Amino acid sequence: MIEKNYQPADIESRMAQIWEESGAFRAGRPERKDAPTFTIVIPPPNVTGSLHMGHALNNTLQDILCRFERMRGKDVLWQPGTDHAGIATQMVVERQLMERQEPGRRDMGRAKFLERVWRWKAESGGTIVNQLKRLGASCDWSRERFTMDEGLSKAVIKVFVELHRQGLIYKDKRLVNWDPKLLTAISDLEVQQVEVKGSLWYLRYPIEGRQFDPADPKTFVVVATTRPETMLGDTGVAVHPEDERYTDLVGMHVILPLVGRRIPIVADEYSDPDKGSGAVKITPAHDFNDFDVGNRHSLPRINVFDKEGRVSLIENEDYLRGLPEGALMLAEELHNVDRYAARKKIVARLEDFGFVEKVEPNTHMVPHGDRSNVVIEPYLTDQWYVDAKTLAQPAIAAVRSGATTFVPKNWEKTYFDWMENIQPWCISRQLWWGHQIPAWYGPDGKVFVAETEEEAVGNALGYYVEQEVITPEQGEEMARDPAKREGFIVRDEDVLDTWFSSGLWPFSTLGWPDETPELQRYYPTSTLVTGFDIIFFWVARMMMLGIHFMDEVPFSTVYIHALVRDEKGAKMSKSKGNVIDPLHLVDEYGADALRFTLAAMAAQGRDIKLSTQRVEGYRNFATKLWNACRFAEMNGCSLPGDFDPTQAKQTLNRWIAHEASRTTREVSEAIEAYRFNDAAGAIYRFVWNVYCDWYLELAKPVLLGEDGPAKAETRAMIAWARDEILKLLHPFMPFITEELWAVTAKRDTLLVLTPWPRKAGSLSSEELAQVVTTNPSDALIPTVILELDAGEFSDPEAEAEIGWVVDLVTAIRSVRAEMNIPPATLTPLVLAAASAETKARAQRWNDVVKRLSRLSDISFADSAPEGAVQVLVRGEVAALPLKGVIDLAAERARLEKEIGKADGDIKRVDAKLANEKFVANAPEEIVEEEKEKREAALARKTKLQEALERLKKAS
RNA sequence: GGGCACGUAGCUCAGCGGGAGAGCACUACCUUGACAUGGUAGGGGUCACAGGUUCGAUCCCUGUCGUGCCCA
Repeated sequence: MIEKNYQPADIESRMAQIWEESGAFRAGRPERKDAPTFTIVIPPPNVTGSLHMGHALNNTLQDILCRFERMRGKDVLWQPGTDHAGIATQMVVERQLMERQEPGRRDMGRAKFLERVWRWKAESGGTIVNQLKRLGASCDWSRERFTMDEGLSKAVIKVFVELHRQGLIYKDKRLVNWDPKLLTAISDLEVQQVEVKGSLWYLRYPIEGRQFDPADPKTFVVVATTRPETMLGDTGVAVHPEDERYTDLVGMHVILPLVGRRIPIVADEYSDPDKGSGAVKITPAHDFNDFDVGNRHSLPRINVFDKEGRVSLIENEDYLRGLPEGALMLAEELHNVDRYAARKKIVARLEDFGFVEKVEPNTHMVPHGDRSNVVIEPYLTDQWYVDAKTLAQPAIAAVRSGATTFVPKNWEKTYFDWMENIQPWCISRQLWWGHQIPAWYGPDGKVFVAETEEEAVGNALGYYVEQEVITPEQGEEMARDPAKREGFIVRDEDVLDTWFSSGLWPFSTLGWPDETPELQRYYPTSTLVTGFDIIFFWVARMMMLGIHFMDEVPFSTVYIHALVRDEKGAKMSKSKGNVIDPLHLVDEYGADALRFTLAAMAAQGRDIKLSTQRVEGYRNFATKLWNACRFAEMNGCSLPGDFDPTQAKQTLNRWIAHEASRTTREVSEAIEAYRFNDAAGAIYRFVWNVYCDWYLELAKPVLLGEDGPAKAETRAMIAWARDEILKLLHPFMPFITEELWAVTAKRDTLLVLTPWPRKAGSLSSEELAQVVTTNPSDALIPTVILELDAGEFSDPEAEAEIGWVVDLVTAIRSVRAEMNIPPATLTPLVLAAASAETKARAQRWNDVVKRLSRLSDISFADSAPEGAVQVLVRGEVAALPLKGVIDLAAERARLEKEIGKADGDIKRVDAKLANEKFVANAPEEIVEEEKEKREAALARKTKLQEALERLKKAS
């Protein structure tokens, strides 16, 4: 017996275990070895992470696709795993060390620290995986991977070495985004532009050879800057070549205030005559644009900061070169001063000497590190780069040709825009946690890139012997004895950007570089499901690296879903405190309710504003389903093995088969098209508004009546439709459906492996029975089910008849409510001038209509009795003789209003039909439709007027 | 500054060439034998604004205003 109340928590913990033990989520189940594959690689969450709403949405959608395709008989691989998340994880462990007042990372050294991170990973890394399981994610957990696993690391090394060999990875000294807090370079994508209110300083740079006089503009050039402290590293002033104000000055020099350096005035189109003064100071070592200008005019680059963003001038040869002696005083004063403190000091000094013309408030974009949240410093260092431009070309072509498509399509534009303007990808990070770069340096700094240290040593020794740096004998000795070569070559300390390894995810998880059967079978994957925020970070890189190393796109479809926001539409963030924890919702309403909410709200192209009320509503939906199944059980509904819904005799039963079939089609087509909200809406409507509201209600009299073929058939059909519901709903609400599947009948298989509803009637009853009873764990699921489209059973006659019943009941209820007839009052119903068909129907549905409309009796007459309330049902009059009970004036008003409505309709249509152009131009069927509308409205009006006449007689 | 969305019921959102729908909220009634996490009925919208295309525009086009996001 099904319990009265549905308790998600009980079911969910139990069910997760049952699925796990059954191996239902395993890819490559033997009975599906000939089935088509369906593969999704999970966007690997950070090991440090815990489940947030974005994960919940992302994984719910993936799970819907996987469960759907699994039920359709495919060999599904949902590849799970986690990402080592370089900076994030290192920060977490460092913070932990600090909290526990243990020695910091640098104190304990690299090896010890890494050991600590691994230990931390072993203890806490499983959190998010467990949370995904609670959500019901049907990943093949036996195949879980981690980006720093041995196999995946091997792939990373191999990719690095090969790209290097191909010249697509190189080391370069150029400006990078330097994070002065985390002390590492980061990629462009990890930089967030933040609007900051600052100032624009107008500085006077004295022209060489003219006596500086603050009052005489001829003696200086004014440059505008938002970063006055970088003036220490200025090596030029740029003006626009067509800016006539400055034409005479080009080629001359200015003397850098305070510093005394002599720097040229150059003409360059970079400077914007309309901005500031039109002249701009050039600091090639601390600004990306200035770097380019410097290159064009061969200006020196002077780095004036250290790694932590402090001014560094003492022993700074680049800075001191060619400076007059007095300059050192300034250097001493500013040395080791933080860049912002230095700004104040410098501005104060400049003011003292009249070098500041004015200061304007200025709002501008300032780059910040997305992890550290400090201002990023463009910084001149050696880093490793990927030639993204070259790799991007085939990745662009693949989307252009349709080998990979984006859903919704408009994201392709975003992808193209970025890919076509892609910059070299800085992949080295000055961190410890990550894949250490497989590059070794010889004594003279020469780089040896190799897959292993042995190989690098071999190459290096060979090279240095050849260069006669060491003798062949020394070389051999060093090759033999590691102690002898200690320190001769040293490995690059840096690690790779996390996204470098996640970019390989679609094939590294399948065993690449080994030619594994999995790689053969599951690559390329089917669909990638992800948020738009990582199109650049991840999707683009997978496309580039996947195509380069596998010669095939990594996935054929990229489904981009929305962002989950709070109910006011704000982005959820810890600092705003508006984060809704999905696990709290799971605790309170159940995983199924949360999943269904997310699916129902996942309309393409719009963000999700999540409200708990909505979740509560879908929890209620689960309860509704639960009770419908309970009702079926209480009425002894079960499905005989040979039951064929298309052969049902009862109109009501044929009707629900018809509706179920339509719903199957709607749900299937919607999921196929990634219209999750439509799919959820279709099944929701079917369960609640069709199955519960009408089918079960209409079936009650039969169930309460005497045993017989009709009752037997109805019981079977209730069970059949219930099973169809459980199947259709399973991808959305896996827990409750699996539970109900188990408790409503004796089953041979779990719902998770049960075939998706097929076209009703397409299999013989023997075949149907066989499919139903086949145990997928040890037998073949007939491949035929893959060929079948979802339901095409249709019965318009049944639809018309049940439609009439529904309309009649609704009309009576409505008028009763309007006339304030208490529910306890049973009234008679008279069908006036009913057609033979109506009479027959009324007799067939006598019990039901009486019950649902609270009638005492149904009879027929040529015309409605005097003083009766009259309503139109499908063109015929249904009358409730309520003389004395009803308010005649109110009823008269009601009828007049109805007549007015009908009149309005007629007028509207008449106007249309009178328009010659409409009749001439509109499609024939539309004109026909309009004519029919007019007929119907006219008939309605006539009947209503008759009704009104009769009412008047009574009063 | 460039790009992409979005302005539809009180709220959250579907719809998209032929006089507009859902959920929640609201109002009234109902402890009717699955379900009060329920049932029945009801109110509520010049589909942001202005032009244009069309026989016909909430839907297509242009512009305006407003909101959000991405990139400089």
